[in-house]
Amino acid sequence: MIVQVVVDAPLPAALEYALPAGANGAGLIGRCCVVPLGRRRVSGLIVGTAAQGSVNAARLRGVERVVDELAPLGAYWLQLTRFAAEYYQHAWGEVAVPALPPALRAPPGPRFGAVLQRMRAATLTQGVAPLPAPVLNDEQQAAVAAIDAAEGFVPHLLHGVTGSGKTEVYLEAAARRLARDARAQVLLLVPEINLTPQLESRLRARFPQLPVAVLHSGLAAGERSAQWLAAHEGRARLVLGTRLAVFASLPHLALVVVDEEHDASFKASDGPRCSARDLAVKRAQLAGVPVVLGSATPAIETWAHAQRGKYRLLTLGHRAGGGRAADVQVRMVDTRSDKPEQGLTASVRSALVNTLAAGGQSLVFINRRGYAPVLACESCGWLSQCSRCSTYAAFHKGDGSLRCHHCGWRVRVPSACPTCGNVDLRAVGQGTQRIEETLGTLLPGARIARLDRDSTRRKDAARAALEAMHAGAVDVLVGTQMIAKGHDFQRVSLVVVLNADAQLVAADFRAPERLFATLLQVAGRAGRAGHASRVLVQTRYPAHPLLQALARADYAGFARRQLAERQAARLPPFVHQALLTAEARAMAPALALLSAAQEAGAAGRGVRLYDAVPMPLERLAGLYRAQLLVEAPRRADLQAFLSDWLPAVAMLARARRPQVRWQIEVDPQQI
DNA sequence: AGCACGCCGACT
DNA sequence: GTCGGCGTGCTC
Repeated sequence: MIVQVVVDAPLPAALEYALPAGANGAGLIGRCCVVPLGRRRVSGLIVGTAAQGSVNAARLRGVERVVDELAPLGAYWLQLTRFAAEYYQHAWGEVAVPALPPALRAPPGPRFGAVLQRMRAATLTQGVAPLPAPVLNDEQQAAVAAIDAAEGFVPHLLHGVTGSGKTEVYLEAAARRLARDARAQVLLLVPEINLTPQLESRLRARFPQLPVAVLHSGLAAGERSAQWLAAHEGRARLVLGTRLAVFASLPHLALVVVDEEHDASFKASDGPRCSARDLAVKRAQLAGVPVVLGSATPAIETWAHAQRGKYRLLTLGHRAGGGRAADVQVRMVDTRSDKPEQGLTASVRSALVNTLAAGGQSLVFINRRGYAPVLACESCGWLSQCSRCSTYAAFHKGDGSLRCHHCGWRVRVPSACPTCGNVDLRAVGQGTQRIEETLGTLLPGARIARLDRDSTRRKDAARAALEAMHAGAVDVLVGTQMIAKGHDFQRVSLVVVLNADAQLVAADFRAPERLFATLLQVAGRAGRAGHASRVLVQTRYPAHPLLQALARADYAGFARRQLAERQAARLPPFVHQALLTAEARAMAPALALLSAAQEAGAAGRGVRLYDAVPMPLERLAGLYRAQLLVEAPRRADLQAFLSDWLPAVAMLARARRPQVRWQIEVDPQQI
């Protein structure tokens, strides 16, 4: 008896091992096992069995242990990991084994059965008072009814404006699925850990009796394994997690939900570059269950699917519970005529002063932390370049440091120019710290708080700042994206956006949709409690179509325009892309590898290979980076090409001196 | 990916 | 004469 086993290594196929004589061959597929691999012992997953092996019997080694304390992974789970591996151009085992919980990724020891018992004893439910179920408005009810009526695999896009109550729709749709079948499980994916506790407590309050498992990278190994096990064994009825949870084992999956589906954090940035959102849809398809992608600003690709009828569009156009979007007035402040001083225009200054005088709260959004993005010597032109990256180190006034936000490099700010000795160094541009300082002068007596990655390094600092804001103990909150996500401030009557222009003119074709999503989210912080409020956007381009669409809160119009532009320029979703990247100690070898790869792939059918170029951030943490874009009008052509081409690229890279590391990214999000 | 083997330079 | 550099190749 032979078993086919995948392991976490870049091998082209499963390996074959012998089962001990007399071992039961039934029910082996999907079981975890421990196998010898070279000089190592590793965790593996049995993906097939055969009476006869295909390798030389002399080379065949035996399975050391079949982990029969644990039920096998299901057929859909195996199909999902196999699909992901093929799609993202990795070995099956490289996706499947790391998708297992920590307790299974390393070979389980002889006492594994006892370990599992301890995990099973961990309780999932918590005693929480149940919520009065919320009353849904007509749109919410229609959305729930549509999801509830779906038979088999039906993908939905739930397009809901900020505050329209998408979460209530998810929860009600989940409740209906769970009520139908006592074993049914629901998978709910969210972008980031920060959002999990909020949603988790809402969930537990809504369904106090429901066993909920939570999966994210912030959990300790033992806890994560226990949560995974509860899902695998069907004890957890609802699994709430970040992108890694898309690979949770869910034997009775009945519904998949992806909240904030446009969010970039669903795309893995290390290992196989999988999109958890796309895999969630695939997963629903394999399991034959409905899937709901929810967002106020869907990814353009998702919107295109909905427009073509591939996804069923459900719309929530009204704010649930009172606050009316019409009360929010969005206005552009033209920085060509109203010149900013210390980053703030006269219009913005007076709006802040007036809001404070009227007892309202203000939010000031600037997408740059630190005091200033760069420090400059005015006498010789020296700039605070990062020593390891092709970028500037930002000036942080608090601890007097220069810090690179890309690689973490950090030095004490020099007391004089390192080149010419001039002691008069100038902070150029605005960051959150500097805006905070300026506001302190502009609004004496105002209670000003700052929320960014620096101010929240201390544990719970973010929560404290947010609570202070909610309690009305803060008049002005300055911050980065962090202030935009998932917080309902009731008393905010002014939102100021300071530096949107940088992204407005960015080269990346996806920059507009990211900017639109961020700005709409930031703008949505205003006017929640129903009183009139304003959003002011400082810009040199007040007539820009993106900003005009923002002012009308017109996502559909924005998306229509984006799709037209992408069609004209032959960009996704009208073409499919993969990005080959290379990094080395110098730029030349990285470019040379990619040029050789380009030559090797020149005969590819149905694909187009662009020239190798340095990446937008061409040097990062001391390594030079280059990229080569591959495009194909048809997805199948791209897939076929990549599977032929990448082994050749691997050969080229191995022979290359000096060393060049390379990676492939299918459906790259940043080019 | 690991982890060996293997073949060339500076050391007890 | 060995220790160790990393180039090359394999893992059922």
